[in-house]
Amino acid sequence: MDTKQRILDEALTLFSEKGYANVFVGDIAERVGIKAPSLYKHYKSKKAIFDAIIDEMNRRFAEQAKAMQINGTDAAQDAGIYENLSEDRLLKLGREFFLYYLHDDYNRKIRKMLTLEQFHDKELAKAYSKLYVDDPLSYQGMLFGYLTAAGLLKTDNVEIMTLHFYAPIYYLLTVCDREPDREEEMLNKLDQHIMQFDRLYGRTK
Amino acid sequence: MDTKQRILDEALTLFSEKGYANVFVGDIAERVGIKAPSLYKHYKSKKAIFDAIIDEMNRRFAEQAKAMQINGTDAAQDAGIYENLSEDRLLKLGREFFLYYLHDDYNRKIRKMLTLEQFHDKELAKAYSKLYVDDPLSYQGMLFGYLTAAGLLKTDNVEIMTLHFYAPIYYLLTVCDREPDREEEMLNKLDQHIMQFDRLYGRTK
DNA sequence: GTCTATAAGAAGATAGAC
DNA sequence: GTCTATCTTCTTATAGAC
Repeated sequence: MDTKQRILDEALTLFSEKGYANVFVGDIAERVGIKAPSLYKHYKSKKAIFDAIIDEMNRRFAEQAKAMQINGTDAAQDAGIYENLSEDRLLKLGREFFLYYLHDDYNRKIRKMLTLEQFHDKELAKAYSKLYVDDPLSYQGMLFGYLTAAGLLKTDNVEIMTLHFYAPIYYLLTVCDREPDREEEMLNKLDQHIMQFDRLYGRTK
Repeated sequence: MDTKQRILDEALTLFSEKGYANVFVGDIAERVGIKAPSLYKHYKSKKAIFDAIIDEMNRRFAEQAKAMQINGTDAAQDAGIYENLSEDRLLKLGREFFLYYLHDDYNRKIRKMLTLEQFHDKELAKAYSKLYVDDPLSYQGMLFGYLTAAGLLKTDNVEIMTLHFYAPIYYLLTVCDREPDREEEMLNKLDQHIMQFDRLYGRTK
């Protein structure tokens, strides 16, 4: 595999665990299997590696956002979500979503890295808020808007209903990032959260 | 004011903004108005300063937790919360609580510092979870348990109701920590959250 | 307890051979 | 593109005078 990309991968792993300042160029090089000076043939500085990670992140997530906008409603329709939103189905969807974001290496590392660097500058703060606040609330809000219009959910404030769904999930996710041992405990809470959400906002019960 | 304490205060300020590794002993000293070597007469190392901050934090919050256990229900009773839980009152309480934790210097700095150091070791991870997950859910859960028993709230799962109340609030708080410019936007969402929560779980409407 | 001077070492980055 | 050797700067920490 391409060394230039491997450097980004190993750097992301280290940055997500220790934070930018606690990772040394030599650490990254060692993981890649080269010496530190060789790394400077690929990137002109440590900062340039970090910037490249952020660039790739923006590219990847922009692509994903585009795909979701295109497929969002269609996919939901294909999945029959507008006709069949049973509690069992909702639980399964919630768990799948949760476990994907929790365990997917790329998502987990980016999330942890941004957590550690979010106060470093405004760009990073904005990136964090976009990824974990504005975009998911906007996307979920759109989906819940359709579900409400279709009579499967009931509320006069879709935006807050979306917050009520998403904030606890994200909160439980951050506990797992911090203390992986508590994953089972949080999965249990996740199930209860979704069941309760369904009872509060679901119309077809 | 006592230099030893001033060192802790200035160090906390810097750690909460830049993270431990990005703060140099000289920075702390400069803020205190002394030179770096003088600082070593008060603390034997940079790490010792950090540890002292954590120790003080544990001491302070343990004290506070004790006071809340003693006063929790009594204070609620004195405030007439069991008889009069109007939406207006709930909104006011929510905002007060939110703005206190958002703007109180000590709480804000500790929260941001732990956010930046939470993955550094297990002790810090546990401290974070205790302060911002387990303790508040436990305390609020107790209060909501009483309110439910008193017939002011309705649910068959107090624990999840508490999560539904607290997680969105904490989530909005973290947005403000990251992007102070969005405080007004988040306060607006906070109000809507509390109103919706009241409509979902309140019994007396 | 504060200072100046300085040691000791770490970390980012470059030079130049291969 | 990778290496060894090295430079430079930064950072923690100590020594010792006042």
